[in-house]
Amino acid sequence: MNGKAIGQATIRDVAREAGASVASVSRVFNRLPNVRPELKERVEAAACKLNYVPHAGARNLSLARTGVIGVVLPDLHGEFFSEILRGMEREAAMRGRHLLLSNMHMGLGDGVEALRNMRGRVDGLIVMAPHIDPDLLFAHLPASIPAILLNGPENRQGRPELRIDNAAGARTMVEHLVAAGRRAIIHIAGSQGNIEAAERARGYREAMAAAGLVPVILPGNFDEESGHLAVQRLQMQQMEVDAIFAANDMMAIGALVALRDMGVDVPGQVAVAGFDNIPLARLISPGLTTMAVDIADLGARAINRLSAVIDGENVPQTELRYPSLIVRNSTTQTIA
Amino acid sequence: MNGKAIGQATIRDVAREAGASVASVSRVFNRLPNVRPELKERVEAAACKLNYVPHAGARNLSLARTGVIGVVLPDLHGEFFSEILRGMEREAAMRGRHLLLSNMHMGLGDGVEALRNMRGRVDGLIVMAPHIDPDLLFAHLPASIPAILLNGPENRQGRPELRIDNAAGARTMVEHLVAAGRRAIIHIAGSQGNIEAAERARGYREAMAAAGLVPVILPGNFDEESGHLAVQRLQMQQMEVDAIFAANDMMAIGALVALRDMGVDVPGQVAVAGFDNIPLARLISPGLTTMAVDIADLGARAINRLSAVIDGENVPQTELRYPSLIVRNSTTQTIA
DNA sequence: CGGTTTCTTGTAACCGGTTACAAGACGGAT
DNA sequence: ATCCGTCTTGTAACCGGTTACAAGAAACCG
Repeated sequence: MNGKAIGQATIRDVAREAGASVASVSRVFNRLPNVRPELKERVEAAACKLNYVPHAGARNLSLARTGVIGVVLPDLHGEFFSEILRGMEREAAMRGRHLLLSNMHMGLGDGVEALRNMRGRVDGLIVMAPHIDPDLLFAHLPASIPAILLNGPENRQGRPELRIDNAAGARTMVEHLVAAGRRAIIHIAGSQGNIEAAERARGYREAMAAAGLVPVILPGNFDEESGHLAVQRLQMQQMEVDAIFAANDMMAIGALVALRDMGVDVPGQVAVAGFDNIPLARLISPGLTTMAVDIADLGARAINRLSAVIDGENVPQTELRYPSLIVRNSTTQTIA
Repeated sequence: MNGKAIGQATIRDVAREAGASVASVSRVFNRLPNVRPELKERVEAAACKLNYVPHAGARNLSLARTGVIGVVLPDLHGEFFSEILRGMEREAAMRGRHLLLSNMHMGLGDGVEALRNMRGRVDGLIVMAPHIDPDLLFAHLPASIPAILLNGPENRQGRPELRIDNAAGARTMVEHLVAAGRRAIIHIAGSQGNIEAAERARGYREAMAAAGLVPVILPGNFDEESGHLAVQRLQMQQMEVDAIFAANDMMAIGALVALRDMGVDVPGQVAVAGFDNIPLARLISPGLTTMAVDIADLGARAINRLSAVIDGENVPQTELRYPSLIVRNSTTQTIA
């Protein structure tokens, strides 16, 4: 046992042990072809003996390339969060990249700071910040670091963006409800200031107007409880309702439970619809009609496009993904 | 406009622009006190003019510290995945650390390789690999990289581990059922070879023995269908049953649905209990009695302990978290 | 056998930060 | 004025890899 117990072996240690140069060791580890087999073996033996593992950080610095993609997400819950990460992770793994997580539970100032801190840590960023103006956010980000915007408002910095067409989805849902004979369709909105919530509300308003119906929007904040509360409010105000379209599934489920608790038949008396198609939507009873967004696919595409940008390819600035209507029992029984 | 449009400014550029040395610029950016205010201002002005952002990778290399924690998870779905990451992310953010994700959808060989690749990229690892022998996994990992094992079998490498006390949870549940007057309590086990499934079955057997009851264990594999099948098997064999304790909620729900389909009253004739407290458990009817694991807390503690290890503190090798009993309607009606 | 090509190998500079150490500037005490 | 201590500042080595370039060895040619 020689000394050097503390600290990992470096490439120079291996070179010394193998009686070779660092360049050769580097070549062996990078599988370059121009190394004599005999030397290669000696290097491998030395590396094995010293239990050498290359230091990724040092490699990244000299290559100016980390193989890491930074993912900046808002304070997400449940299925959406896990699915989008699943999609991203799978795609990233396929390309030999890793994901660096960074939640954005902060204001603009800290947010910008957090993004800048990513320099030298990641090759690119995927930013999802539905409550922050991307122009302000990107303005302070070095232009040299690739970034794509996920589900945000349009940006004027020329950054590529990938977005679900929330308004179109909401219109589709309203059309479905109208086709099912519903007229008094009320909307439970998502969080104030959230761009997706705003877009879904816009689609709802447009489709209601197109159908000659009067829109009614109750506030909500995307969680189950706010769906519950909205229904209680409806009851207190004795409003006429034959359909509830919540801006996401969790609120729809909250509404569903509230209606069940007060003995209202779904879909007999009131149809309920959500948005997102979380797995739970299929499992509860009645099954929840919703707009399905292939979230994992969205995540995978984000990685895909960012990789293209990182590799210097040209990508179109905006890509829209359309959600699709999933009809289940919560809206199926047509009113006479 | 001078040249240098390509590439970010480095600390040397800033030093030149400010007419100072790199050491001073470094001191300013690290908020060291011993810099004359006038010079500090000059450096800040220069940095601002060049739009300088420090390169984290370079900093990490020279500090031998990345501020990143690697999280290696199996191919998880839904709530468990998102909750554990939420807990980790919150705790990590509080400590100024980031999370590097790496899914473990691979065999042992690739797994070891993936872990070794983390050297120089992370300060430590949190590894959750319920299907892989941690001794084999850690044997090839440099001892110098801190790692803690999450919800795995015990390891003999002296690595710290953090685990849910599944056996204790199962005992608690059996005690609850016994206290409710149940005697013929059968257990539906989780997947073969899964350590958590084995531990829950062990707890069940121990508690049954302690109560002087005879244990009956049916095979299952954690999904809804296997709960269904287990109940059908019980019916075919005409076994006497007044309670079913499934190793997780999904199987309990499968059992619940099967019982309902065959007209058995729950909890009147048979009580049903699960494990995990998934969101669905609260929403179905009757509400499912289950053992709740605070998953986010588990994640936070993992980060916590790993941070302690990284900072060179001593931590106990094993820490257990106890799940808590959540009583709902599926077990509440006591038998006469 | 000299000259040219091809292949292997090593030296040293570089990536972009941090920091030990030395040197210079300044102030106070004698 | 001299000496000493304190504070500020700069130089250069270092973290652990990659790689341009040069040099040496081997092979091939006329």
